[in-house]
Amino acid sequence: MNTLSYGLLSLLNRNSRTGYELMQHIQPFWQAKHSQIYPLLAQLEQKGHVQFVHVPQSDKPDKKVYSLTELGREALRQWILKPTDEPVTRDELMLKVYCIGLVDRDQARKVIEDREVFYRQRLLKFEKSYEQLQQNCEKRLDELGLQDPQFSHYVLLHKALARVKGDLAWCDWVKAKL
Amino acid sequence: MNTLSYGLLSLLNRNSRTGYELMQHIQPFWQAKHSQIYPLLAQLEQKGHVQFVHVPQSDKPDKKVYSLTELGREALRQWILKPTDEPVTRDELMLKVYCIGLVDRDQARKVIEDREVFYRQRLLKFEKSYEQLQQNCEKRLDELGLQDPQFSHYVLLHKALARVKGDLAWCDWVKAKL
DNA sequence: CTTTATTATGTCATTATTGACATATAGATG
DNA sequence: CATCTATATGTCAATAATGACATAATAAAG
Repeated sequence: MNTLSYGLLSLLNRNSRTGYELMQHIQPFWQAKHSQIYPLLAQLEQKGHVQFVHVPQSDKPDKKVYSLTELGREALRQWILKPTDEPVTRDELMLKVYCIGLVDRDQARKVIEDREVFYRQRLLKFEKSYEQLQQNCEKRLDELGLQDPQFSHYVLLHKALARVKGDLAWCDWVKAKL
Repeated sequence: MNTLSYGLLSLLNRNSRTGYELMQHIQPFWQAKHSQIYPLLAQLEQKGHVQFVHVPQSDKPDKKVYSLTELGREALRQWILKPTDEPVTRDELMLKVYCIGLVDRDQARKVIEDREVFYRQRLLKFEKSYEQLQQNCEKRLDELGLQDPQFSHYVLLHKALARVKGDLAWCDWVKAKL
């Protein structure tokens, strides 16, 4: 079973979700299209790691709400203890920087600024969900710790936020040099 | 032509290199195995974007040193001006965090610490090459700017270093909470 | 009134990427 | 003396991931 499949189980450990929701929530740490996720969910269902219930909706298309089974939870426990794969990053912008001297200053600056716009949108999105979460989680940390159902979400958002702030700082720094 | 192919051309714009060297130098921003890079270089050679010369070696296996052609350089100029793909990250550790509550504190801490070891090795590697580069580049920035052959390398290492420092800080922060 | 965006699911051909195999030399470790 | 690591190239089957297509309801924008 591949990493993304475990990732889907991992999200389902916190909440039951639809395939569509899983795709949205896994995004910051593992980008995948729905065309990859739906077949994997079908596989996981066949193996008995997840279950689903049809939820008819009148205003929107019907959905399938998936939840983790005990078998799936046991698979997760074993997965956590296995060695963790190294993180993969693939960033076209960085590859462009290697030859940025081929274009003039204004064009080079625009390449960086376009990415800055992207990072700023991400920052806004993360900041919104982070702030309430932070206050709640820090308060309850002493009592609940790892068992707090929001703890992992808080820890992950912290990472995503720090990452994107660092990326934006780099954009500023390099623009000043161009 | 795919992004990695342009990335290889981009590296070759700075220096002529072997496929093996390209694989090593592109690593921080685009992880790829030699089994992907060698076929792409063969394609690029057929299209006339790169050339190579055989360099016999007695102590090590013979190598092929690739260099960028004028056609390849022109392809790069057009590539830079096209919209840049969003960066892709795939991090198994983050997916594990979603269900870290399934194991006990010590096991959870070990998962983070293993990644910390990996980050620390990266930090050492980047720091070594960065420091001399920084002094040289900052001095020459006023005179040469983008045209400094080491400028892009400096800017990229700055990014890689900042990234890994942030990642290490997160490891510390989250370990204190576990 | 048409187009676009969001929610929601799915399939399938194509492309990208990996892992295993293969070969070869030198130096280090055990 | 055997094994491991690094350098250096290459092929190919298997897997992972994308992009295009398909369907369908609602709401908003032009």
